[in-house]
Amino acid sequence: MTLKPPKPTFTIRQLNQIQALIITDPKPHILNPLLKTLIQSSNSNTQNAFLIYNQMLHHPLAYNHYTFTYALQACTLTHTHQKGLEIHASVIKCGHLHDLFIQNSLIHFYCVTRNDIFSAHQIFNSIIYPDVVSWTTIISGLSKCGFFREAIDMFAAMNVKPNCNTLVCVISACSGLGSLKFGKAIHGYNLRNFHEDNVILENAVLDFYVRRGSPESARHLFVKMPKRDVVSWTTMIGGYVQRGFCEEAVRVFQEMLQTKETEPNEATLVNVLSACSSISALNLGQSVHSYINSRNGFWVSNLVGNALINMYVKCGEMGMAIQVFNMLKDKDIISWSTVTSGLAMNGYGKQALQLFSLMIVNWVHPDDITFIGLLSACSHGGMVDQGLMIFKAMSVYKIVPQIQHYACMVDMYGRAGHLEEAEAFIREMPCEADGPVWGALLNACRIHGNERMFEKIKQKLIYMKGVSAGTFALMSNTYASADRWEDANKVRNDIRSMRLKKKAGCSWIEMKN
DNA sequence: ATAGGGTTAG
Repeated sequence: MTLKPPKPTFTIRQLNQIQALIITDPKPHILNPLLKTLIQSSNSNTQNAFLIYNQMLHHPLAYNHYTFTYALQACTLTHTHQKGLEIHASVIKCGHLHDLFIQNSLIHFYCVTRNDIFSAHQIFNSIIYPDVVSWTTIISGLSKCGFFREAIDMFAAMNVKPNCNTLVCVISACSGLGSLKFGKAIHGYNLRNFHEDNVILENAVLDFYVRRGSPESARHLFVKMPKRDVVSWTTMIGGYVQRGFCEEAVRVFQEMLQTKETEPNEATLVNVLSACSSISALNLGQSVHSYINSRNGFWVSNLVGNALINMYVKCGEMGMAIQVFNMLKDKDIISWSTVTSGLAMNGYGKQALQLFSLMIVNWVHPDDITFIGLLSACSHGGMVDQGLMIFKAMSVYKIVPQIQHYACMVDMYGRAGHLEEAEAFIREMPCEADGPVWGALLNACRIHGNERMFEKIKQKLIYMKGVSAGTFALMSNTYASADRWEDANKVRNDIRSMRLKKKAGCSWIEMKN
């Protein structure tokens, strides 16, 4: 990655000096900035920051209301939920809960560490005169938690003048909601009320148009932006990928390299690699890989490394995928799972299971998606016994099988020709079978020429509730069987986005209570 | 000396 500026480090001696100050010369206006520097220096200093904070709290002269905002910032930056709750309690105990800066810090803390919009909202409601930061923070929190509509409603309810930051949050809520009407209204508001260039706000607007508007409107905005930075370019590329304009995304990336306006960063590379994966463009993917290698001092993070692995997997180049995998210093669960399912997809079922053993030996804990890869390895490799064993092993890792796992099992039985077992498996499932599950069985009927069962299930599906989701999934499976991975992935993405929407809707009811 | 903002993998 691009070289980051060196962050200040603290020696043990300096830490001791701060600790001595707390006792000998407890002045908050000296100690607080030291605490701030410690927090903002690096994540590895967080424990030291909390140590200093604890000691300051034990000396009534050493801290004041500023101290809590710094401590809360440390929790937010490092996602330290428990410590934040403790700080919240201390704030109450010390009688500082009505400090607006602390309240705003708390709103942000609850949104970021646990997506706890409920607690955040409680704090917000306790503020008598919320300022523009309070409003912006709660709007941002709602939007980040998927309550796009509520974020926009909050914006409409504001009784103080919004600023650029507020607009950034609400326009990103419009992107999330997919409301062209609201988004354009916010864009118009922006043009009428803010005249100075703010590249962050421009990028948020750009993101809205590239994801929700026409590609031309996004392109138009992009071209006439007074200032473009790496995020502007990445937004274009990422947005085009999401919309399925993968060739266009790669073109923008090449344009970025040619114009040399800014250097791509990690996010840019992840997005362009994702474009290459979607269209199985091996040559383009390799050229991105070469570009990465050509950047001296570029440290290949897991994010980029995994994106590379995924690209090679989707292009069927398992050799290269494994080569990148071996290069990664700290392989994470995604690295392992990507290669595992890659092996499965490319017909190396046995090797996928071997890799799983290696993963366990390396103390990497499998998750639900790992098991989807493993089960599909068994189903494509005709390894029914192993598949059953893997399925049972899920409980060892405390993973409750989801509908996708059941679909894999049905697919496994079905492909192996055990149609009766597959049907029995569906009957004994603890949850209702959905489209992909029936689709797997239908597919099996087709492979093994069991027309009687095929017709029976087809009739059943027609009368099923939620046919649209089922039909989608069925299409996904049919595509997959015809080796049209591209279309299958696309349909699967549609399902994924449908599911996300549904989730947000459910939570909204919870919040009202 | 305190709070909020845009792009990131299976």
